Amino acid sequence: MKTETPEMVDGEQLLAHAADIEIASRSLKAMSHPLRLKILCTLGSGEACVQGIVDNVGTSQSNISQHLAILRDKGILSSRKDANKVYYRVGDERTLRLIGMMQEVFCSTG
Amino acid sequence: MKTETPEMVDGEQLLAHAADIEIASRSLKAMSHPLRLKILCTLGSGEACVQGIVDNVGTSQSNISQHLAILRDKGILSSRKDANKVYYRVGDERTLRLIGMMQEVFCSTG
DNA sequence: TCCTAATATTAACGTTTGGTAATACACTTA
DNA sequence: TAAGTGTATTACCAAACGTTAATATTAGGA
Repeated sequence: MKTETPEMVDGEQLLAHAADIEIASRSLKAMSHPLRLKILCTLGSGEACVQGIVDNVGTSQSNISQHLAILRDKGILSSRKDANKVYYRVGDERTLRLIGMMQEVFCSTG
Repeated sequence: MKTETPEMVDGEQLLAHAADIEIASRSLKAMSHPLRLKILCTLGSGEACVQGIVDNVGTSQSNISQHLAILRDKGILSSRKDANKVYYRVGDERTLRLIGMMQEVFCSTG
């Protein structure tokens, strides 16, 4: 009555390997918050300091800083410090490609 | 000392419009759960009945059904009923494109 | 050193999410 | 109609998430 043995199921499919699924969903989750997505779009392939991001995205400094931490901790953003400012950029190549793709898919101007 | 006037900021950027940001983040969120992503990858551009998805993805029928409902309610999946089975497919063109893109970006086999 | 700007961290709290288990509903066949 | 698949829904609970407000940290200039 069974259709397949569970261990044998995922032969060849999109994102077949469990590891790929995990990694992909982690990245998607990181991008799936409106503020974080806006941060990523603000950065694009360039960089910006925290205050610049705050001005652009429009919420409190504390809130932005926490979202930046999430993106940084997941390896999506990297940062450098110059004097007393911290500059963030999209340090993950895959995410950078995803952002471009998202634009193609979701922006009318695409 | 200000960097920009808040209202003038988001002139021309990636995903510039707030509406685009909202739509995109909603879709990303729907895809960002490992099981849901696996469901989407299982479907690919084809269709499958609930039991087939359960076998393929590997969790309880109840759990799958709930995730299917989430994807359906967000307009990502559509379904048709044949006899007492329900067949799901990716009914949203944008999501379909995203899945392909995800594969390119995250799959070693891409 | 004291003051200020820039950024990060923490605590507290309400909200949302996700899973399990049980049950309901729909359709088919005998 | 009774029994048996296939699918959806509900209730409950724990865990994760997100915001605010307050505070800490780090660096630069007077």
